[in-house]
Amino acid sequence: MSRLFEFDSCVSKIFNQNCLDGLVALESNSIDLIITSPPYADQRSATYTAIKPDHYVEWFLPITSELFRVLKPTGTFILNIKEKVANGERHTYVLELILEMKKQGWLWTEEFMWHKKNCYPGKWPNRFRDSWERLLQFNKERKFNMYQEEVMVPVGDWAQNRLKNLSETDKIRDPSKVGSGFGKNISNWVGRDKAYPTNVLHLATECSNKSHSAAFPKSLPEWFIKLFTEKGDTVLDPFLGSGTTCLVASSMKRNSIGFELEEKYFNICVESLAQLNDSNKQLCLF
Amino acid sequence: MSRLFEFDSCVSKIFNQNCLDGLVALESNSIDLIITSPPYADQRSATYTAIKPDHYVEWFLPITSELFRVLKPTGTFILNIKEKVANGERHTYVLELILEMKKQGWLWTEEFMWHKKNCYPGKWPNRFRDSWERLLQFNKERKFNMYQEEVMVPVGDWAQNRLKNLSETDKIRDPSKVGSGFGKNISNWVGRDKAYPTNVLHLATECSNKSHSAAFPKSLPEWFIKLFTEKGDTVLDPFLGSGTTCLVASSMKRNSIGFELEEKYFNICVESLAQLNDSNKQLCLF
DNA sequence: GTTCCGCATGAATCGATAG
DNA sequence: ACTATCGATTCATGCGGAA
Repeated sequence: MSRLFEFDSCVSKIFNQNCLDGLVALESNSIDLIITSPPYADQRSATYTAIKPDHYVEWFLPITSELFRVLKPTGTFILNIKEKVANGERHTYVLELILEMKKQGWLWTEEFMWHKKNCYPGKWPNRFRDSWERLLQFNKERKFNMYQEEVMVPVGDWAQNRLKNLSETDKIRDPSKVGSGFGKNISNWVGRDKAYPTNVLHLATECSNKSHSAAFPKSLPEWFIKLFTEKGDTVLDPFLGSGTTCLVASSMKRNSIGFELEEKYFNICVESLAQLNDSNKQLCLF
Repeated sequence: MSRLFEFDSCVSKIFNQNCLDGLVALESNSIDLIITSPPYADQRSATYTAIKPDHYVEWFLPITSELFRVLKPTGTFILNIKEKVANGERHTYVLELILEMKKQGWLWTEEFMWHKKNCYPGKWPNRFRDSWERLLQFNKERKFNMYQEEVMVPVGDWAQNRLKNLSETDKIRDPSKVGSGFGKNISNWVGRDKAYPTNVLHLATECSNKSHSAAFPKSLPEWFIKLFTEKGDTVLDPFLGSGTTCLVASSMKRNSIGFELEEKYFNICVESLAQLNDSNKQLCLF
């Protein structure tokens, strides 16, 4: 079972299928960006078959191997994941996964941090609420496409506070006293209204009243799609869930491919993409 | 060469010595909190003998072994560390270190994230400014001392509006026993003004004039000393640097022990601790 | 149209109890 | 001893309907 949605200048193909089965049918070196949030170990057992932490790596590696094949040499793979606590400790399957993926040829280029402003509540005697997740960036080659200007942000509190009262030493070049090599000529930033972001994303999870809770908020795939693709490129999400990735990609005129095993979630994807098709003109203003 | 500083109700001992040599002289099970920021691989090569990333783990493991011995069973080890980017990739020595430390008997209890709020908005062709660091928590036993009430934070602004007018359902509602199990009993929140923090620390890096490059801001050891120790406990920093840990510990009436190999930095430690001794009364109001 | 305000929801974890 | 299930605990946000 699969569905094809044609929009003004892009298409979205979604498959109600195990992603491993579906991936083998994809052409090699055809994807510009893979972004996904796979089922975490032992989570979502109500809807998906729970994967035991001790078997997580061996379950996931065949999939990353196929993802490596289908990704373009200039493409990027963003993996949203966080290890669970087991027996009072953080489990090590994510660390092991990174080490094993490197053996497959992946470069572990970067680790972005997603700070979840509205994290899960709760209180325990030995730990606080977990308020961040990893966004691991992998690449096939050292040179990859990255459109940094597309995600510049308004200069925020940092600049406002820092630039308000410039000391005399700030206005002239200040050879870094700590020898970091990062020469800071603060006055260069006066008058600018845009700055490059950092590798920390501050986003809240969306808690809608609908039947499915999205793994990540729309702004998360949106940010990475802006950063790593151009219009007309192709985005892949092997664990589509409620379909956020394909929905956002279509809104941004990127082609997209998605796999979702559970029929219930697949149907939600179909609905939201169909709705986007209807209201194409409005949403493409995105 | 070593120095002993006696304060009103605590002492600080610092040694101008390789920490491995010094640690063997310490008593087993005598330390309540170890907090340190070791020399990063290949970093600070101007000041420390550079440790090559590929040899980082084998260099550090003998030290963590001694740290395991000297830590009390109820104690905690906080390790501030971040992997270096080498050849366009994040190096894996931190991941490997965690796995090897577990073999020594350490429990990897938690990974706090330090978000460095004021890092400069720079960039490289293929990455953004790195604005976070790992704060790895290790323990010897599943039960350890943790004084969570000491680090509570003000409740967010939402509470003022939310709790202003409680509806009847807010007061009466039974915690739901279905689904996630999270019943909300909003009336529990009336009158509360403090909440427990999360595992993300938003701290600015200190722009001090110190000539040492890897010093963390005072608020960082301060937070962990509050969280994991009581007055009269003993804090250890095997890589003292400019001495922040001992300085803060002394201000907070905790005993402290520190090692610093470089004479230049050791002298800075001596100076700042001597100054604290002079101005003891003011600073102990901390 | 906008703003305001009520409300459901969330990739959770621990400890005790039962099988 | 080892595993499975269950109750208790908790905070900040987006959404949607009302004003």
